[in-house]
Amino acid sequence: MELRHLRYFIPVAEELGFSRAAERLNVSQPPLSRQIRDLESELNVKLLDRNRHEVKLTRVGRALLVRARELIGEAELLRKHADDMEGSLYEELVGRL
Amino acid sequence: MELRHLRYFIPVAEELGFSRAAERLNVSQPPLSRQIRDLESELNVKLLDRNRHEVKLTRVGRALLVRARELIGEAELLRKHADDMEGSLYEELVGRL
DNA sequence: TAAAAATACTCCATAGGTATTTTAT
DNA sequence: ATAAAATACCTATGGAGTATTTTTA
Repeated sequence: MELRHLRYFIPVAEELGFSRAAERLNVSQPPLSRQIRDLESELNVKLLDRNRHEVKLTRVGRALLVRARELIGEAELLRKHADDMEGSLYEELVGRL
Repeated sequence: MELRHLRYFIPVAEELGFSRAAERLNVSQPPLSRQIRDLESELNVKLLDRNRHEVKLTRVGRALLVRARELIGEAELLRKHADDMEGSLYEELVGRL
């Protein structure tokens, strides 16, 4: 599992549709579908119900959506944290580690 | 940034060495070095001091190590959560979403 | 020197694209 | 008939390996 899988899953879960989500993500629909399948098969759960022409979240899918958002949020915080420290970086140059 | 970058960074930060970390990760040293470089350049921070033949964590590196561990821990929890729900999955089959 | 990291390639797995088919309304 | 997902196939980016060089105690 990589962050990409979660970044892809979130729009699909929100739009309840691969085509709309693919548009939002600026990727094409087939690779997106595959990434979601890969995620499902790696976690060994069904995240989406593709049965009756509309896409629905399964119970597991709903639960994992929450977790996925948290994780992606944490990842963004990590990035931001790195940026913040970059500002006060002169100590590094002075050797004050 | 992908989880792989963090999974790779953690052993490097713990072992304070690319070769030892590569061994632990069962990858070879050059690709590992490259992934860490990629992470540094994407976050635009220096995580490691490779100056005097030993590898040292920078201040930013130490801070991000904590965050990286948290994130990887969260990712593992997400997996575990998926597994747990898989156990009580019969509701899905019954259609009780 | 002897160790570990960096460089320089090579290779290949897979992320991503295009075209088409299937499915369900 | 149409709209969206699945399937099939192709391409190409970049992850990973091997060999070698550089660096610095």
